[in-house]
Amino acid sequence: MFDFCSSMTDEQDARARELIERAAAKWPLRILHVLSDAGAPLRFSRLMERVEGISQKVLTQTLRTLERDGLVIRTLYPQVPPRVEYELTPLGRDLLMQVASLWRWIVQRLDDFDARKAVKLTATANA
Amino acid sequence: MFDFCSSMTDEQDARARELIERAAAKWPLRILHVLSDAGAPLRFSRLMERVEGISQKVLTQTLRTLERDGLVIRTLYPQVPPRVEYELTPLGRDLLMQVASLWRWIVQRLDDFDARKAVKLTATANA
DNA sequence: ATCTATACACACCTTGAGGTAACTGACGTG
DNA sequence: CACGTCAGTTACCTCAAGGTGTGTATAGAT
Repeated sequence: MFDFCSSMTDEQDARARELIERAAAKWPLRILHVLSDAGAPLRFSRLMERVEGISQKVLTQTLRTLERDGLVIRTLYPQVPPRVEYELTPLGRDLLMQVASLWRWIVQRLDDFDARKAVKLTATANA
Repeated sequence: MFDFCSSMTDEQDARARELIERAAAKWPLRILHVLSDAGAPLRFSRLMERVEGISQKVLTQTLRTLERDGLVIRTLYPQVPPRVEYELTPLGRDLLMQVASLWRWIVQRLDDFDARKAVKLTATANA
């Protein structure tokens, strides 16, 4: 239909899709959202509090992935007890702005979604 | 940071997030993409061919979900053997256009992602 | 009578994501 | 010396997503 792929190699297309899949998944999306709302670096324990329902293990895992994807920066302050802060990278912030516009678009049409159309049954003689 | 939530109730926010999570997941995203590229209604078996690697079970499941979310229309032609066609709804097309712009944005900055920043270790005296 | 085509449904099994709970290391404090 | 703190790590378990393989209805073609 409209042009999804022009000047995208298959590989670029696949990589971008994977990034979307990863970043738009449940925990990554929540974490990015929280980091964005905070507007300042957050410690691990603060993140645990604000990302409701996440377990310690999954939080670390997800943060590592977000770090590898270049969306989050982890800063370790060598103190005792240790102190670690997480914040969005500029790329992470930019990405989130894109996602936010999609988000708002959806909120505006929320009534159109979940419209539960009945099964369209086309009465046809035969073919 | 920037404004994610203004004039979003918590419930709207949650519903929109779920929609993003569902639509941006692996199989839904591929299916929507294929339907969009086709530009015309596709039969079940054509979808199976074009959505590489999907199983029949998951294809039906996912299509049902997309239908409930109002993104896809299922049309049954009562013939023998049966014929069923799937196509995007206008809402589905519009949503995909939004996603596509995000997609293109990502492709453009693909080099920035996966930049594998080293661990930022801040030498600090103590606090 | 058998075979084919289509769009599933159903039963069964595997795999991986994610939860829980316990443990660690290094240091300051009582 | 024992204890608390913080940011994890590790082992173990659960559950749901997803794969596989088979069954089904119907009518036309051979």
